[in-house]
Amino acid sequence: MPGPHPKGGQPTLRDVAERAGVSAMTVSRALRDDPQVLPATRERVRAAADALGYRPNEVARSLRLGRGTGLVGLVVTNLANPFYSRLALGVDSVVAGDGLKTVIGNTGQDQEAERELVADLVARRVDGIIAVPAGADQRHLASAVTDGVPVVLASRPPEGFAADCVLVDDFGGARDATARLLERGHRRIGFLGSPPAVHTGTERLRGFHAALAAAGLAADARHIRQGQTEPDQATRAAAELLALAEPPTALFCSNNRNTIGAFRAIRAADADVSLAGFDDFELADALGLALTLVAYDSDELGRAAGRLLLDRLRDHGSGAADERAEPRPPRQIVVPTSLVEYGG
Amino acid sequence: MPGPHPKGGQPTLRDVAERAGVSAMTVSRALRDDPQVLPATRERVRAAADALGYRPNEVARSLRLGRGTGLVGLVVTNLANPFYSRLALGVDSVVAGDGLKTVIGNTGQDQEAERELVADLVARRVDGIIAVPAGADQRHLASAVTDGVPVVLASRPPEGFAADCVLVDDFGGARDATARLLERGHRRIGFLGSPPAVHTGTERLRGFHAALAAAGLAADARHIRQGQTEPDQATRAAAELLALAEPPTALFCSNNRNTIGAFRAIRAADADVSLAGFDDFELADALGLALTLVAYDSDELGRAAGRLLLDRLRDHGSGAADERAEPRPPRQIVVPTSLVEYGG
DNA sequence: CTGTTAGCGCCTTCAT
DNA sequence: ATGAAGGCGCTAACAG
Repeated sequence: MPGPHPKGGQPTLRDVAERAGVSAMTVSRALRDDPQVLPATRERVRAAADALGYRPNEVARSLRLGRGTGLVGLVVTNLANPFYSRLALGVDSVVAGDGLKTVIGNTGQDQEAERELVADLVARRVDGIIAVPAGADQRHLASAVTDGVPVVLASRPPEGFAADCVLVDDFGGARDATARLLERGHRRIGFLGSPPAVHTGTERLRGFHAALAAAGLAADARHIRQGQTEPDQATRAAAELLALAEPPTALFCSNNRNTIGAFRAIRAADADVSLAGFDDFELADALGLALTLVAYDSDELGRAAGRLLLDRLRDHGSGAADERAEPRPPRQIVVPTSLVEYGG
Repeated sequence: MPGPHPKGGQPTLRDVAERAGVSAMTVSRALRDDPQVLPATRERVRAAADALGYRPNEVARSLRLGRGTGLVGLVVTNLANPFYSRLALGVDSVVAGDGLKTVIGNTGQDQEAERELVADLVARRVDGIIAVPAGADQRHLASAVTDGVPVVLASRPPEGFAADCVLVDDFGGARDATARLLERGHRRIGFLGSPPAVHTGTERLRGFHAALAAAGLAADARHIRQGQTEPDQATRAAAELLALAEPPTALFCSNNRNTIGAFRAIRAADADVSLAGFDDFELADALGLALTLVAYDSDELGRAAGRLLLDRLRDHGSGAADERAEPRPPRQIVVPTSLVEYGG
């Protein structure tokens, strides 16, 4: 048990130095295994540090070294959504390998909150930011880049500035799932999706349309409902579609929230309607309903984003701070999707 | 668009001061709305700061002020578990109100990783730590407290040191759910739970035993399986119980991972076995199986933990750093549970 | 009202 | 192999 320290705070380099009978500098060197320190001295210093329970103050370290805090900012809209918590886990698992910690900021879809959050992360000197921006306006992210903080986007491409990003094959996945419904003979297919402002939502809608077009069909505008972000909204929207005079015989949902909502509507109406959706989710196999889902590795999305960021950070570190080396061009990684069939 | 800054880094107080034709001190004051600054000066400073895109360096600020970084460390074992992501959200929603950010550390059940993480958070001078420790050894948390970093435990009580904590009524919830099964006439009830080292697991097992004892029954040791942390492990364990010569007619599971695993086993065996479990979860109502769940507000768990921490931080702030005021005694909050029945 | 001095804890540079 | 000086960016405390 380390004894109490002078001022009630944590012990500093100087406290250790005093106890070991050396200068602060020697302690600093010894603790970082500087080979120039005499082994005997190093041991004495180590002993003193242990006795005091000394840990270098990372805040002071960051300030002195001038190179960030070893923190990665992660900006998401809703951590309660498994998609985002998976993403967070993926990011953390990769960056932790380089001794970085993840600071999670939850914005709750609020644009202004997101702006504030990003500014704050920059002010806190995070080493980099991984973001899933809520809206179309990404100027706050652009200015983070200008300020020298690398940004990686996940699941949405950068708008109006250059940045690495990791995307899901939204278009292809939606197209394939829709095509699967068409193969089964469906001709009136409804669409339930997130608000049009969300990139993934519009891409998935495009994929939906593309599949119909490829089959020589056009979507019926009355069968398209966008704007649902929570299952109960989706349930209502789906119920409305099912109540139409000519209801769709199948539904495609652009994310797990909508799929779950639609499932409940179908179950409640006891309707004979096929269901497909983007995003796999736990217990999808146990619903007693045939279900076609677009699956992808959401951990991998986070891991890939983490790797892109780490690469950028390495560039930052090695290359001179000046404009000596060309910045490497932005990279874009697309995570593939696959169709999964769950039995009914 | 802010112009580029002298050294390629972000602009500092001095850059702003130069541009505004005042001293660094005046900038510092003006930007913090110190009333002593002449309005005209303040405006000039603000304009200069805006032009440069200046943001105070929070790292330097923290070092100078000596009072933490405005970060709260959150230590959990598995963010992918909805329970923990909810908790995280609850914590964040509360501490964000005080301008604090949440740093999430995921330990993946690894004790050593947890030790390292906590030490690192302390070294980073987080203002406080909220933890769901993985194991029984909590000395690393105790020493964080010794180092002056308040710790709040969530879902497990402190062992061997004093700290605030928020608990779920593990004992009562498990007892009530088990009692419900007994009311329905079950006499051979199996138990599936997490490893015995986990506090919640043992408390819930105690509740299970208590309900049996209250009915004048004793548990059959062969019907108790602890150690499953993931659904597929639980599925295997449940399948083994169902295959016994005298299988249980009902199962009680100590968390959502085990409940989901048991559900699959029951479904696969098409067995006539009643199921109850701790933790509510999405789609529990859609499984086509009667299900009794112990529900509680996991967001609230996080919010309560956040509030306890904020209270401590306020004490820290107001009270002198010395031993002038008695530290307030540790508080313990118990979040109530309720039984939810899902239809079959 | 504004400026100067000093130092938070650490590490780079230059002595010794 | 070790120590002394200086400063990262900011702000309390004390001038003026």
